[in-house]
Amino acid sequence: MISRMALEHALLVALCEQPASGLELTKRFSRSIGYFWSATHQQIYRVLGRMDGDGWVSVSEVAQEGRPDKKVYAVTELGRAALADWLAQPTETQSLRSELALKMRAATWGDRGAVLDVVRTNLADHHARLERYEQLVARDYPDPSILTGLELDQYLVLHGGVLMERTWITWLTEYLEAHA
Amino acid sequence: MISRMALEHALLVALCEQPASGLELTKRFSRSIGYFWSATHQQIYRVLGRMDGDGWVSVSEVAQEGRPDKKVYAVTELGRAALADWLAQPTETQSLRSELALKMRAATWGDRGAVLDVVRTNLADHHARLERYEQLVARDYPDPSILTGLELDQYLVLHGGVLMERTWITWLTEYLEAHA
DNA sequence: GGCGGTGTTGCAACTCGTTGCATAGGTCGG
DNA sequence: CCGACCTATGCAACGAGTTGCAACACCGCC
Repeated sequence: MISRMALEHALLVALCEQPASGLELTKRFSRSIGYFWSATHQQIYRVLGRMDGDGWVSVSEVAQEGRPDKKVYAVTELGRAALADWLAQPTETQSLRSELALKMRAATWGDRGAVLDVVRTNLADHHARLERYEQLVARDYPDPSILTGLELDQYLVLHGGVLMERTWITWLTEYLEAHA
Repeated sequence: MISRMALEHALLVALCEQPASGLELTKRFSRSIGYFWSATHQQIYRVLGRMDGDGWVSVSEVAQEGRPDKKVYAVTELGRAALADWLAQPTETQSLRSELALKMRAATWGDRGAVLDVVRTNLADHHARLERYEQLVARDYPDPSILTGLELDQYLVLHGGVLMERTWITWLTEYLEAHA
């Protein structure tokens, strides 16, 4: 088994960048890190519990004003070692696994107009994402050439998201034009 | 639930194009359809059994020379209806879910050289895939402008794979150059 | 005739992630 | 104070995919 249990590692990365509670992690996963790794709060809570059991993170209860207490998790030395170990292991190149591509290929066997509608909806979605990513780049990384270390990596990954969204837009637009 | 149980539908698509046995489907899924939807033979057999139970496919035992018998599956009218129904339903745009992107972002917390090696390995893999896809395009769809129907869809999806691989190559190359 | 290799099918256990629901503390408006 | 709503955490059941293993048939080789 080369690469399972990746959510653990995604959480380690997030907690290395900034210790947080389960809910804060959930919110962060629906933003920056979530752009290439999503997770629900239930899954996050479960995995945090397991990571605590494994000694990868330490927990501290934090009282808050006007809200319930929260548990803030921080990465331990053991967790950092696990992360470093995982980073050095190979990652298999995964295939696309795209339901939309499947539908595009299958359109002959159903209502093509309906499939085109599905494609249009997805295209609009990718346009929205691209715009969001580009705004983030403009706001947080106005001059990429000066970046180093963590910030550089964050920028490069975000930029990869931009490239991917542009490709989706190109692809889906071609499909729609071919069936116009 | 909008879009689960997609392997059923991937199999329906494959069987619409050509009836086949479990093993033939497995091979096909490691080729053309597998470029954007992968599955192991165990999963395929299990799902075929379920689809048979649901009346989506019919089975016929076929004797072979020099080999064990095989069960050839074909899509029934009920299966075609299920496929058409699924085609018309919306498909959520999924996020990337890329382990490699996670490692690129996390390189600060481990051995950067090791991460760069992982990236290089993946880059070589994407180069190989791109070459394979382009060979397929050149061999099977030398003149895309004349295609229609099923063949056009097949070409467009394969071409999308080409676009995706090129994007990965661009992305990973940028990452490596930024850390050169 | 036994032995290994390949084709073909399949079961069982496990992991991962989602969905639905539950609990408990707190704020705010009527 | 009651109800609606938000924050924060969590359980249980399920769906889906992977991994490991196994059974059986048929081939060719020694």
